[in-house]
Amino acid sequence: MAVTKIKNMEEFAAVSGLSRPTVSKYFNDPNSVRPSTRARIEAALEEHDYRPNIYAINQNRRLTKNIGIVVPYLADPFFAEIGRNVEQRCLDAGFHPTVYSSHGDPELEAEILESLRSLKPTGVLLAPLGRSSDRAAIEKFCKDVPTVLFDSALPGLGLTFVGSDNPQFARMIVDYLCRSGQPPCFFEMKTPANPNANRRRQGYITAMERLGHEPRIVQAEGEGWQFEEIGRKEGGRALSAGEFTTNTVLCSNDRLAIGFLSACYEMGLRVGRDESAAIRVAGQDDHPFSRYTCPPLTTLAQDYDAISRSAVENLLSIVESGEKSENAILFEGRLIMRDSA
Amino acid sequence: MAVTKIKNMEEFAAVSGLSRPTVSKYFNDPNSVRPSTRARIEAALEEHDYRPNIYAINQNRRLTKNIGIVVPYLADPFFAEIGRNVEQRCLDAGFHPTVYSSHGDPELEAEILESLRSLKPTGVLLAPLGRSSDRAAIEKFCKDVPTVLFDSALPGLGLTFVGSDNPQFARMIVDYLCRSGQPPCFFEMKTPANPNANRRRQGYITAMERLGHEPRIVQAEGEGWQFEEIGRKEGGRALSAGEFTTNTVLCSNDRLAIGFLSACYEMGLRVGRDESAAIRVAGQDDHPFSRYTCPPLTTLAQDYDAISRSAVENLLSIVESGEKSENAILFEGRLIMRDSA
DNA sequence: ATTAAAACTTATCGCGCGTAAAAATTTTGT
DNA sequence: ACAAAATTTTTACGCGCGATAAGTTTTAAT
Repeated sequence: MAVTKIKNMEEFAAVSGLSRPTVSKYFNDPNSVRPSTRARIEAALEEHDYRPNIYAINQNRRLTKNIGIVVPYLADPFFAEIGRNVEQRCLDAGFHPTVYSSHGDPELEAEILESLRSLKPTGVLLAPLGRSSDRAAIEKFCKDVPTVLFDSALPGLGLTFVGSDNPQFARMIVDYLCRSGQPPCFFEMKTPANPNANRRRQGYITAMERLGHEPRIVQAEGEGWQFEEIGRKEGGRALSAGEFTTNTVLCSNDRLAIGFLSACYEMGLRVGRDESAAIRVAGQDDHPFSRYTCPPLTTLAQDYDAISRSAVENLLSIVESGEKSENAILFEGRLIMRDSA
Repeated sequence: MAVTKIKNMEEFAAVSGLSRPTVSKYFNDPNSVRPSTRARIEAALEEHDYRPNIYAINQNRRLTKNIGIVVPYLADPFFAEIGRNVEQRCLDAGFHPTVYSSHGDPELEAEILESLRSLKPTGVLLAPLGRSSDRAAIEKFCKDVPTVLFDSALPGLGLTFVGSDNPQFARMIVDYLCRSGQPPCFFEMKTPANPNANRRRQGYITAMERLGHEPRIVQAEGEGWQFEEIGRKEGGRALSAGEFTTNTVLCSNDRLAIGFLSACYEMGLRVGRDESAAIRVAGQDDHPFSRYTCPPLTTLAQDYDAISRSAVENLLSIVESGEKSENAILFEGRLIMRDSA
């Protein structure tokens, strides 16, 4: 700790016995200066805890080191987790990530992009709301700022997308369910929040037909991101109405499944894969809480790690090369067998 | 949309037929200019979508309009929810909030505060990690930046704290559990992540003694923020070892309870408050997922809304007046009766 | 030791805006 | 209509740092 407070880079350069441009170079890239001077700066840094003013920095740099990360709903542990993962990778790559949540609101999503613009980010990792997104606003933004989409694709905007191979998800878990018991009915939202749901439904239908079974789809009314509540309410209704024609239910995602399990409990239906159980329930995503449902949820795990790694790598590559193109990078899911199915 | 792109405030002032300082005044406070000129500016704003450069603004302003919000663990829906709530209130008050997560890591918490310093925030709302927090780092930061603590207190730093009246929580739910069945055992972590746990334990003991019951505390080994896993693993161990002396378990928080419910399920124990159930389980917090456990979790709800409102109000008041003092503002909990107890 | 390359210094400009003081203009009250 | 008050314009400076160019020193290579 120094007695004199360092106000700016000029003063800091003075106490470290160097010129300001050299110190400036160091902060932009520590390896761009001679090792001996780097050591001198870092020694001075220990003594005087100085940090360049981030506003002054970003005002002048052609390219900031900022990266914006936008997810549709941070209160969902799935997005909290993947957001954290992506954030960490950006930090490791020497960037300054900031995480934003659209809170399920298309207007807020557009507003975040607008205010992101003034941050002059090097790049943006965007998990769009999906169906309800303001495509025009997103398109306009992406023309100016290198952007990689993840989790949910927006075809036709010429953007790189990184996510899960949803049809493969459905194939895999339908195969498993048919192999181990009755073929599954599919439980989903009537107006799903994002397009992945459509691919999962289609994957389910294809997989069922390939195995010679009649697809059976049950749809839940309801809008928004309160998936558990929708799953509980509509699941209960569909159960009462006898809409499920087999004893096995594949939910479009884990949060819906969690709500559906709640509905089963309320109706006194024992869930599981053993003889005494009345119904089998499976989900998709491997939500952080799926391990702790009663019974623990059988599901198809998204490859969080691969998706976040690939999303960041692709963004940095686009930033460096300046070449963007519409291509989708998809990762397979992994079957997590627990007790619910 | 204009044909000419506005680059800076100078140009924008030109197209709106005003001088730059007047426009500058407008952006600092739209009411500081005459209504007629305000209208002119806002008309021009419609045409030319210009935004002041955020870096240039903050470089010169004595006080930014930034507010930092730091929570210990954003992947926990509880903190995601309260973070969102606080964020919205700051926005409504005309500030620019940014949410950060310490990810359960004291070093990261200190690092966030350090980097927050360079954002020159008007104020900071901090939910500290608690026990493991680097008190020295926090104290140093709070001397320079107006800060209000929430969720978890750090006594002795002269800061305003807004949170729950934890002893009251325990009293209330112990009363209910004793009234409706056997007195509860208390299940908690041996080395809890934050000091609220200690107050809840103490509240439990006091409440039990007041009713003439022998307190019974069962502690779970384990560190970190994987509460569900700790609750499941250690809960199962304690159940097997017969450490619970009554048929009722009050968990220190809902996440622990969710894990404990999972342990009960694994052991084939039916949880609930009716005759056929083997055990009753209750939590504290009213975690967003507690509604959807099987059975739904009886718990004591934190007053999210009151806490976040009060936290923001107090911060803004401190910012304006410049007077800070060590005082605690506590809110009572509300009993949420569901089926688990 | 000689020389070229690499690293550093000095000097200067500009980024976009806040801020302040003085002068010019408009609005308000009577 | 006229003075006082409120607002706006003009002018000017500074914030902290990036960027660049020209000159000087250090390092590495032959």
